[in-house]
Amino acid sequence: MVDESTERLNRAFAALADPVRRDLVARLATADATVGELAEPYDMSLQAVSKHLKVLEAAGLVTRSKQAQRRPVHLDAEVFDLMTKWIERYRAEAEERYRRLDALLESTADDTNTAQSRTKDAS
Amino acid sequence: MVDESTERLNRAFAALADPVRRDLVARLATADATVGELAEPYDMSLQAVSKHLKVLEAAGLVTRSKQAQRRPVHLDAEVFDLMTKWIERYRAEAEERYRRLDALLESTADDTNTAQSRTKDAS
DNA sequence: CGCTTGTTCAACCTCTGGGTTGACAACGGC
DNA sequence: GCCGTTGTCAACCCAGAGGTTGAACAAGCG
Repeated sequence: MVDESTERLNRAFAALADPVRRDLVARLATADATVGELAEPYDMSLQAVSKHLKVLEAAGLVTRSKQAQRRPVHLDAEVFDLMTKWIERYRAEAEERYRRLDALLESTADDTNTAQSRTKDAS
Repeated sequence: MVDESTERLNRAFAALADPVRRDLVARLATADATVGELAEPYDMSLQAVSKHLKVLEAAGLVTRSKQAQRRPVHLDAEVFDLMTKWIERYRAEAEERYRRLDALLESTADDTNTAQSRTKDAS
């Protein structure tokens, strides 16, 4: 058992690692579209695009309803929350560290070299 | 020329698609560490971890300074901004669409079927 | 009923990703 | 000056991703 949300994050990040799929998401943010419509701008077979959509679907980023023989694709933004939460958590932690480091440096070097907190060279 | 920030996003998302690398990032958020320290908890060769770090470094998520024979690894959270910006942009777009669709449905079905905005079947 | 349209399924190919092992490079300690 | 520690480089292996083509399937339309 590898933790459910870990798996979801794996799929979500992997899905968005491909520029074609990010582009698909970008276009779907504006409007739902059929596979054919989505495939049109790319120099790529329809089947390839269909595969990309399957990846996005498996990642939970997209849902494909079935109306007549068309299968309009719809962006489902919910997974985005999971990703931003993950990122924000560790970004916050890292920044908190910086903050503390700054404080430490200032208190250590308080009377010698007051300014210059966390510049590129902390040597 | 494929757009510089596209490349960076490719690498960033791909880097975080691997659970081991996300774990490395998570641990580095708390404190810098050497390769050996980082590798210890995993059932995996040191070289494999070194490779993972190289990927993270290429993605700009991590920097490896070289002090003596140790190479302490440091998390560089800057790229996170690029990712969250990308995600937030399209999440916002998608949600804006929902909002407008809701409004449309309400105004269309105002006297026939007032409630029920954006349920699964919009047929 | 049979054709056309829209999409998926299946088989296949190639290249990359993640892992291994073995050799070697850079230091610090004694 | 040599040795142990720390980490990288190089070659290799295997599984899976991303692409192709060709066939099949489902639903409207004549």
